[in-house]
Amino acid sequence: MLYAGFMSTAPPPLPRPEDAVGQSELELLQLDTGPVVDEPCLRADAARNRARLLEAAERLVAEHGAAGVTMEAVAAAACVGKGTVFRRFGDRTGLLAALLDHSERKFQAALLSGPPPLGPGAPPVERLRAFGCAMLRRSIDELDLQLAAEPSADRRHTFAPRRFLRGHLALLLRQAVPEGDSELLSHTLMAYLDVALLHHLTEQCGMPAERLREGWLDLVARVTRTEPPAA
Amino acid sequence: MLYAGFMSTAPPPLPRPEDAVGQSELELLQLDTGPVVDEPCLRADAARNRARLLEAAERLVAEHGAAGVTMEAVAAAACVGKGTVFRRFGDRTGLLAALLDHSERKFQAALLSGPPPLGPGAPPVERLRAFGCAMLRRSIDELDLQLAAEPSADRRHTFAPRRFLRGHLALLLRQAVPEGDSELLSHTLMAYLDVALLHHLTEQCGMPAERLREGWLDLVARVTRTEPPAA
DNA sequence: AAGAAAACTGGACCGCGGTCCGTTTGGGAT
DNA sequence: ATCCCAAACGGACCGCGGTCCAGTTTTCTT
Repeated sequence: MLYAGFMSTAPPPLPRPEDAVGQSELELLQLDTGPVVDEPCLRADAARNRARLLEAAERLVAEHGAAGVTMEAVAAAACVGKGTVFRRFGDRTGLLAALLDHSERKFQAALLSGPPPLGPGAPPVERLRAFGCAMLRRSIDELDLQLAAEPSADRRHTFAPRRFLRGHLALLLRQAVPEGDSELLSHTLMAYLDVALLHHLTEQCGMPAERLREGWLDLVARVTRTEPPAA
Repeated sequence: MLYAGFMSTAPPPLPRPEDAVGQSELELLQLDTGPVVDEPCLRADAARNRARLLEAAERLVAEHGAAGVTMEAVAAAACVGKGTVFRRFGDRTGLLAALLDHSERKFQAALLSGPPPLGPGAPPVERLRAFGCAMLRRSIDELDLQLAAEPSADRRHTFAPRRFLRGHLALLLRQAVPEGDSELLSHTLMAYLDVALLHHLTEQCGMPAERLREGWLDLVARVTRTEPPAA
């Protein structure tokens, strides 16, 4: 089984929404190549409708914000039946995730094969620092969409992109903190970068991004028991 | 204004759901006395209905789990109109929170005036350790209810009980880590105790509670830059 | 005791996420 | 060109959370 499914029940004739930004199970090996690559020959009409839907969704986001993206509205705007939207994207968060797919893919690529310190080549602690700063930047950029794309509480942690990022953190932590429980620590670090938390701190508390950045560097220093970089 | 409201719009004649497990704004001063104390004279029929509703909800939880607690079902089981449920509890999470209110209140009392190390009297680092262990125990006990009672992503961090607990952590951290950003660090520590995360780790990953406990002790040690207690 | 204001009630109503299933269509096989 | 069926379609349908408001009940005032 190549994909981790997003849906609770996946009846055979519904092979699974292809575009649910699935990740290969290889993600833990850092060989994840992303979802679309293996999207195996979508039927012509299906591909057409998929494009229509994404375009319509994008327009709706631009016009009414992420909250305005109702499944019905997207379907109507794309001149497509509601069932089609669900068949293609599984559920609302799947659709939103597909909208964020491009950015996600770029980010993953930067981690796996981009220039250091984000990509390989730099010492792990430095990569940890860079990771957080990049995540902060990206999340704050796309706050509303990211927030709306957050899956329900019980699926949040099995959500493929998140699993990938957390796995990456765990990898770096294994190198930087060999004596620690890198699984648990990776969850802790991920939580600092949680979209809902960022939203709360920036929008509701008015906290400046710079403070969040410093907080991250400090947290990494404490967790790895190193000294923070010179300010 | 004594209470932090839970609802987006609170028309004057709807004074606000009293039982939304509201917390006084004094919470940051550690003087929070909880919601029911000041519940100012509920009308006789309203009190009767409130009791009926809570009892019905409790029964439904016992019978069908937290997922079975639909607002309509509770209303029907209590022989009460749907509108009444919403007037009283604001929304679904308000109702669930009311169910957890007793436990919550007990926990807060233990923090404010219970015996050390959970209550005052022990050194801050020890209190931090005890706090996490107690939270872990409680959250794992009531996992399904706590999970269902989790508010939507954009309200999670303004949710009163959580604010109180986080404030408490921040207080301890200010003492234990005077040079750090105790606000941000408190968010980090709270995140480790997040119900959804705990659910994922215990139920979905099968992680034993003991490991979570050790993870907490280790995290506290790193964050406070102290040595973990002897195992 | 009576009347008026305030608080409460309940169920009709709405919108949205998600499912179902009868119908249509694309595209490989013959 | 024809046939065939898996794949895709689409919209009726469902359940639930949440709102609204006309009508009822309680409590306060005099």
